[in-house]
Amino acid sequence: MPELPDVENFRKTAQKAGGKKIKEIKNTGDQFSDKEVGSMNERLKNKWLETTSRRGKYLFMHTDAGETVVCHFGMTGEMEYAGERKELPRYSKLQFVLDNNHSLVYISKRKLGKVEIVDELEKYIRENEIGPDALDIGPDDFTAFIKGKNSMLKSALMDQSSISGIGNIYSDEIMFQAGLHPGIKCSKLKDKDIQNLYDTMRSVLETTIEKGANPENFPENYLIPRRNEGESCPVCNGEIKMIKISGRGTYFCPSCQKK
DNA sequence: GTCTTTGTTGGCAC
DNA sequence: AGTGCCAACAAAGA
Repeated sequence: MPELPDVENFRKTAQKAGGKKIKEIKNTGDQFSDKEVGSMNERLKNKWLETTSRRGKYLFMHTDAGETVVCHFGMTGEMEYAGERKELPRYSKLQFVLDNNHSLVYISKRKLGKVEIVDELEKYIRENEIGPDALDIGPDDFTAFIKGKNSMLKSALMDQSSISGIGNIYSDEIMFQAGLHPGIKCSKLKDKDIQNLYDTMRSVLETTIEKGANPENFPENYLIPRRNEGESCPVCNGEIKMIKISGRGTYFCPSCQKK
């Protein structure tokens, strides 16, 4: 689930804790050792959470003392804001208890995500090769990036070090809306295709963020709610096909998306 | 049992 | 050296 629009949603959730003090971090699952959570507490206890930001699929929570809590959600992570409840959601791994006794809960079903505390965020971004956010990159940089790729279009869109935030699901939607075949070589795209792709990328991301990253609320002509083999294309009613591209299931409409 | 899954990484091939 | 591609990771659901 967590690609750019989902993480943007989590960021808004985390922002509810803005202006609150961290009372304590509780180890509520089996992902982190007590030692790890202990050192998180050493760093963060009694610090104030101020702003939040996001780059690609990474969520950053900034404290008043200049630390950044970096959250990545892997394939199945979530962030939830909980009131004074007794019961934690299933698979919750960390609970940031705030001074109003509400809490921010980091949830991860498959333990593939990470939470760490970082002093120099710029350095962290460099070391982890988190490319410019897909909503921040300008049209000229985007064009240069696509032209510089020898891979298939789908792999390029998912290359987090060049442009961050787009994963398997949303790349399918962007290519569907742009009418481009996922397996086309980037080098074969014309300037006008690339401009169209850029505009489409922005519009898909902005639209899905606005819809709370919930496929049920996506526009009629979106692929994501029908992203299964054999379903019918929301535009031409043709059959949706699945192919593998760099090992990932890729869904597309062969008649709307031609090479 | 088997197979698939939204992300990232390490290693292999070119 | 740089790129591109895929298996592996963990765990659950179909």
